[in-house]
Amino acid sequence: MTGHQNASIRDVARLVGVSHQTVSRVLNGHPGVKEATRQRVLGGIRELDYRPSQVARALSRGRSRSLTVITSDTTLYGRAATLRGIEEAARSAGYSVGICVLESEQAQAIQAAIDLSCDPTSAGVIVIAYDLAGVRALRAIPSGIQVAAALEVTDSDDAQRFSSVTLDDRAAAATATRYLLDLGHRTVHYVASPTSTGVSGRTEGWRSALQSAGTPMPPPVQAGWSPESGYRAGRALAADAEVTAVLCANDDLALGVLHAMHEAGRAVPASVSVVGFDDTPQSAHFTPPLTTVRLDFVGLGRECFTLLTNEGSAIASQPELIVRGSTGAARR
Amino acid sequence: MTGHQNASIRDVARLVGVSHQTVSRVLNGHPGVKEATRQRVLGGIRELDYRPSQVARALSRGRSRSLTVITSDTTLYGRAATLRGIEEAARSAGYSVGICVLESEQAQAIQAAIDLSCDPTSAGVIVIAYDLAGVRALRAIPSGIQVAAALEVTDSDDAQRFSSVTLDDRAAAATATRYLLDLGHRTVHYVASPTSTGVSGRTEGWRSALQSAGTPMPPPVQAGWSPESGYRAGRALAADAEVTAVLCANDDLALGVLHAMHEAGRAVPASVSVVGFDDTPQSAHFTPPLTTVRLDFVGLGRECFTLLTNEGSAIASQPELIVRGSTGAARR
DNA sequence: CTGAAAGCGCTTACAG
DNA sequence: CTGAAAGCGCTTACAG
Repeated sequence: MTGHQNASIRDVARLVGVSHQTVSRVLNGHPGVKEATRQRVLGGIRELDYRPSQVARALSRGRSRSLTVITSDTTLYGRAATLRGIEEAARSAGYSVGICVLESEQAQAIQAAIDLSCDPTSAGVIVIAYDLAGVRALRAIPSGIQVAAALEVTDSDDAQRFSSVTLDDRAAAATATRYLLDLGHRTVHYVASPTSTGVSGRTEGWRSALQSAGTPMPPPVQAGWSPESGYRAGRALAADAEVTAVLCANDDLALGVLHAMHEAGRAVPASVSVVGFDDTPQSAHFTPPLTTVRLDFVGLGRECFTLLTNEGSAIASQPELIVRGSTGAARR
Repeated sequence: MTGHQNASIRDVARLVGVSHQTVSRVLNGHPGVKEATRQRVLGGIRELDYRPSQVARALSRGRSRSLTVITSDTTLYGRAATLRGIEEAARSAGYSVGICVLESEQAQAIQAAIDLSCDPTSAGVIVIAYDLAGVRALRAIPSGIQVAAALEVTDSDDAQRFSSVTLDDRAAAATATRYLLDLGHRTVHYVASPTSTGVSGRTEGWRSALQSAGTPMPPPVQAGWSPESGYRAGRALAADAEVTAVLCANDDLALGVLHAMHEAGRAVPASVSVVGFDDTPQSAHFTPPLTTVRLDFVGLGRECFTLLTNEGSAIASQPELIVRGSTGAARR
């Protein structure tokens, strides 16, 4: 049959000669429907190409199987990978996922995102709060809405107030820093990305490793998220002959630093060692291949879903230092 | 007020002493509500922290302001950027966007995605069909569902059957190829990504430029989408001393090729020239910075939204060759 | 095992 | 300018 409008549950009921609630029952796999009538109903569904209205279902049940994730720029690797984990877990549990991106950290943009995302019948919202915009959105979620968050750092107030997960990158940053120190570098410079709440596990880890090694602590170089911004930071670092080891808050930043070093004639790793964070699919193919910290964003995303819905289960794996060609012994 | 469940339109009506339809009217900005009562209603909404149920609204209107985009792996730049364009356009028009990713190109995965995405009351679906999975999903959309697609190539059957947009990268590939030829290269090798339907604008453009130059046409090297797969292709190419110019179907592939060339001691561009496609934010910071074709995926995404809803307007800008350091004159 | 009733929270004509 | 009625397409008790 073709040419008809969207069929409803009543249409198939009429066609098959049962009541619409019987159709509802077979749709929902309720027990206690005679096999014969079940088959007839299934036939009617197929014949009319019936598809249930999720909207009607959600309204009558009072809760829908759909959630929305609030995040900024999904073009950045960490967010994209987290989103991917959420989506995978959601899809396999039969949830649909909405996405709403935060264009800026201004109150107005935050509010607009909230209004678009926080439907009272939604299964909830997951906010990826790796940056200030995300944290502000998280704090602005109206009460009564289920919420789970992926946070940058584990010991913030937000971690107390909301159900949340975080990648423990503090230890990983400390490990990476110590690794560099053990290679004979006098100290390690740090290129930081913007922080969500003033504290960052990566920065803390770097700082504490330096501290416990009794090593001079250079001021972190504040950067953004992009290769471009890493490049700018890298130019400053390249000009300083004292700099022999650089830890970067993500691989994109590291790429920019690599570029700047190369341009300035500072060989990597012969003259400077560079370490990143994330282990993007690209990083193994940088020149030279990047030593970096692998972060399980996909696992983290899955965890978020579990946290929100209590369905499925997942634990993100621990951060891990991946040693490649961009790090080496300090020159004598 | 706090502690209450989600307030409904009737709750605020009761509180303010009007009928629920009056509340509905102010919610929807209908004219013909006395300013005084409008203010009272607004007050009630604020007091109860009322948020409208989109689900109820969609059910009664018969159509919701939400669409879903079907795509594979959003971790790849082209898809992520297209999604971003769609989301931006949608958000500013007050639509919410769902996302459903295609895990594989098998019928079962396609069907699952369709079932999750094609709600009869949805505003429609946008499918990003740059690959086979996408094209199959597009073709499987049930009739009666509004659909728009981002396609790989403009002259396919799908382009006839569905409202769709495409980036005209054929001309750009031809331009890039000619550019390389003009630099004195005897021919240009091509590293291809998987094609959605057997034809690809990029491949065609490359081929036609070679043809009209009367130049020998090497077989394209079939690769995937990832840097890793570009690296494998690059190793083969690097081993062939005849190869002096390589065009790659995307920047990730080009990164892998750069890596392989570097490893094999083939200097870029002194010994081989390499060109990519996409102009990702990373490509300007490769070693050397990559000559590539800039593709306006974000604009394309916006166009998709316009096509689907007839709201907003957008035209993607033309592909453009961006010349950077990875290309140079052929050796003599 | 199956049907008649009521309701989910809105919107859309229709009256007044 | 505002209210009473009906309906969107489902599900959830409640009868039988």
